[in-house]
Formats: sequence, C-alpha cells, structure tokens
Amino acid sequence: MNLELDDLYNKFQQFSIDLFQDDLINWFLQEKRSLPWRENQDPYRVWVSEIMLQQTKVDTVIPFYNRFMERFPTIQALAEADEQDVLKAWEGLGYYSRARNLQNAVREVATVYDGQVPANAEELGKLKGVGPYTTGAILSIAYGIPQPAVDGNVMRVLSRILFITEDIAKPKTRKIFEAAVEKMISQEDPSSFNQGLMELGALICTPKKPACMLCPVQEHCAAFKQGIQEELPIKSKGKKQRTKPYLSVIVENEKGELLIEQRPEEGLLASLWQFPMADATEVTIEQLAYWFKLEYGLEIKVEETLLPVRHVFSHIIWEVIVLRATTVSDGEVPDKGRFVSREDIANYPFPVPHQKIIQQIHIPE
DNA sequence: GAGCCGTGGAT
DNA sequence: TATCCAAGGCT
Repeated sequence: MNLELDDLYNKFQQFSIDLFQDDLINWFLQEKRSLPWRENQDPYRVWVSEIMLQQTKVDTVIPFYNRFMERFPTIQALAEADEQDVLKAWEGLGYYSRARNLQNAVREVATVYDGQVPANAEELGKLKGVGPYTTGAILSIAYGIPQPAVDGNVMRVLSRILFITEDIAKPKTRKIFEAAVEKMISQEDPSSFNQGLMELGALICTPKKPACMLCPVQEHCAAFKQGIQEELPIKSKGKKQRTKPYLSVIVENEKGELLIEQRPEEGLLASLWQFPMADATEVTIEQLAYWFKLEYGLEIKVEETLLPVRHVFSHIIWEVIVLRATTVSDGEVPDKGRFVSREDIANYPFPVPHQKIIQQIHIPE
C-alpha cells in the first residue's frame, strides 16, 4: 500500500491541485442540474437521496424521491412509519434492503442522536446502510466537511485524470481513490468538489464516448493528453447470471380473492409479497397441485397455463411459468399466506416480476 | 474478498 | 438479444 501511495503521490508532481479545484468547482456551480435533493442541505434529505442513488440513475430516482419525501418528510415521520409502508414506497426501485436499512438507521438517529444526523464519520458510518461512500457524501454535502465520497463516477473520472490503472472492480482499489481525493479535495467547498466529480462523470466523463471537448478539466487530464481516455478505467468482467425456473400459481378462492404470501425477511426481495412459487427443478406442472397441498394445506384445481414471465436480476434470471388455479373447497384457510381481494393487492409491495404477473391476471375480466 | 442484492435504460 | 451499467453496502 505504501508503494501504491508513493506511486499515487508521484502523479501530483506535475499536477496543479488549485487550478483543478477551481476549474471543476466553477463548472459545477455553473452547470449543475436542478435536482430535488439540491433544494437545500437538510441532512435527512441528502441522506435519503444518497441511499436511493446507490446503483440507480438520477432519472429513475427523481419520482421515487419526490413521493418518498412527501410521504416521509422528516426523520420523525420515517422513524414512526410502518415498515410495509416504507417498502411500498420503495416498490419498483430495487435493492430493497436499502429501504429497511434506512428506516433502521433513521430510528437509531431518532432515539440515540435525538433526531440529529451525526456530523462525524465514526457515528455516521456505523448506521445501517451507510458505507464509506455515503458517509463522505453526507458529511461533505450536508455539513461541508472535507471527506472523500468515492463512487463509480469518481473512480472513472480520476482514473482518467490521474491515469490510475488499478482494476476498479476490486474493493481495495477504492482506497487508492480515497487517498487521491483526500489530497485533491477543496477545503473551502468540499461539497461542490465531490458533487462536481460525480456530475462530471454523469454528464461529460461518461463510460463510453466521453465528451472531452466540453470537459472543464481537459487540460488536467493525463489520459486525454495521450488520447486513451476510452481505455480507462480498467474494470474486470462480472460473472454471467444463472437461469432459475419456477412455477408460480395464482390461486383464486370462491370469493374471487387471490392467495399471496410474504417472502422471507432476508435474501432476495426480502419481506416483499408474491404469489406461491415452486422451484421448477423440483416440481413439475403435473405435481403442482400435490406440492401446493403439502405447502399450503389446500386442495386446488389447476385451470390453465398463462404466459411465462422472464425477469433478469443482476445475478439471476427467473423463468416463471404462471398457472391459474381455483380452490376446491369453500372457506378454507391456508397454512401459509392469505387470500386478498384484487383491489387490496395494490396495498402490498410486490417486486417487479410479480407485478408482471399481476398485469396478466387483470386482463381477462 | 467474492457473492449477494433490483431495476430500467443505453448501446 | 446480449452486455453494461448507475451517486454501494452487507455478509
């Protein structure tokens, strides 16, 4: 690490940090987008935005953010909310542990810190869902404290400007960029510096075809000088997704209600709701009614096969064959899950693949 | 440290 | 269609 740090610091021999700061910050103040979380520096508003923006594009976040802040305007409001309501507000945004971790952390701030978001890295970084990036982002943006906030944008931008060739897919590489930012960050306006790096990455210094001709820090960029900006950053490939086949069954009782169940509290799509789903490598369509009797304690009659649903996650692909079934006896209560009217289904948080299924069952009326 | 954890848009 | 990816964190 010392060798790597020496190598890093050598890069600053011919580099004017002061001029770089000025060019970056002046550009940011001039060109920054008007975004809902930039209305003020309320630490709670900054916090929520940073969580939502994790691995998620600005355009996707904006409507979710506006609805969320209307629904949960303050730390107090979110702390007192029902977790299912928070998940419902997060429905469709993905990475649902972010929502549960956020509420968990907000409750801790409400009780332990008297509702004040900690203004130091030690306490802030211990909160659920607040890692190294989010810690630095909140401290710099909400409190003006000079701390690095290294995300994918920052690593891409600085890999080009400083010609850093470490593999940004490796976790330890982030430390090199944090060391670089610690050396480069403006003490006067760390907020604009950090946001400027990210804004530059989003608008100019993009992964493909960066707009170097419009870049405010072009003259500081080592990669541009050599015309190799598109070769950076170095990033190793991830592994391909595995396909997992499922059978999902829409069970309708005599009242026209549908059976839904809550997923486990941990793992994929934790605590969200779904229709009963069987691993298709273990259960065939012919065995489905028998499997259902074992799992849910009810007799069903499979009526028809609906359209299959395919959904690509970041690491898995679901291939779901959807079937429609009816209960055989009236008024029985299942061992798991609950029967819910079609209208009430809208009150439960469903992941996107099951929203796709819901789309199908509303068409035949 | 590698794998897990969503989604929708761009290319 | 296939791939990549976007203001990461947790285990």
